[in-house]
Amino acid sequence: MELERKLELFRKKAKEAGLKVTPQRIAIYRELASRSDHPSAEELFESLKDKIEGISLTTVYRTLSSLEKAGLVVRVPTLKDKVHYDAKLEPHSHFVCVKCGAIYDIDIPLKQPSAKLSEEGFEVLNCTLLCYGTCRNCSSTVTNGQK
Amino acid sequence: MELERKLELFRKKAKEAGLKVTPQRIAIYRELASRSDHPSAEELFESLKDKIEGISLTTVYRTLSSLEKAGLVVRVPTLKDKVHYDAKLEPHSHFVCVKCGAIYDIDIPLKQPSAKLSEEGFEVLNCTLLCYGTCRNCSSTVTNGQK
DNA sequence: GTGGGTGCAAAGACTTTGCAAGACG
DNA sequence: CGTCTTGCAAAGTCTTTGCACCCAC
Repeated sequence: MELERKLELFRKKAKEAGLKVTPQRIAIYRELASRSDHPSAEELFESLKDKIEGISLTTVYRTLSSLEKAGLVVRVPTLKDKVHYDAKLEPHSHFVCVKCGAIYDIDIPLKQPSAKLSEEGFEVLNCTLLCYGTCRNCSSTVTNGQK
Repeated sequence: MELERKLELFRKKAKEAGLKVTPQRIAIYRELASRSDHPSAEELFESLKDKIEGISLTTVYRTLSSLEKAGLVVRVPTLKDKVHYDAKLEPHSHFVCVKCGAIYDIDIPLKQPSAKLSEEGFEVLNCTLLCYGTCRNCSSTVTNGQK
């Protein structure tokens, strides 16, 4: 889905959720939706502070929190102590590079293992696969001794 | 594998990694290995501070970090901004309760999707499935209006 | 013995909150 | 216009680090 269409939906769903559509929120969502590297609040802020005059880290944190509550963005599971976000809402899986930390989307259909879990009293809402390893970039530079 | 056997292996592997086997490290590893709820450093410290005289939160953090480097424990992927650990090294998957935050081990064999990723230059080391939903306890209390 | 480990306190990193001023609907 | 949002600063969490003392090897 192209970016402009995503932004249309964003405006619509945000209003439905009772959120005001401010320039800051548009900028934050646009940045998140146009990237596929699942940035943290800090990383989003770093990209935006030069483009958008007078945006603050606090607003990025608060916006991400609001959008998450409204179901417009989701958190990405990680091993680190920072929260990362994704504007892609369709169920999908991730490949995490153990060298550079980059997170890539992967599209692998999952046979949802709901049946077995349901028997045991667990209600499954969503499943995602996490794969760890070295990514394209890092694999190719291994022989150079780079880190 | 029973706990005492795990502790044997722990002593052996710790020494091989050049780590001294101190009472604190044994206590921390024993606590982690005997639980299946994937505690954070803080949670481990809370359990240990009454049992082990004079253990500090700093030591828990440092020990988990050392054991992770030595490959004796692993981090668990989560959505939160706290790091959780697991002494179970065999590949396995997790069910995360969105209500109470508990993490359960689940044993679902994964067809490793290495082939497709390898073609694209990714080297897969490990894969784990993450399922979200409501757990046994939380599902059963829903009708009571409890949170 | 000695090099690594420990505990305390302080610093650092990440995130949230209070408040006054400002903007969206 | 009223309410929600913003930015700043301060506070709150979670985690790491510096340093002196101590212990496993």
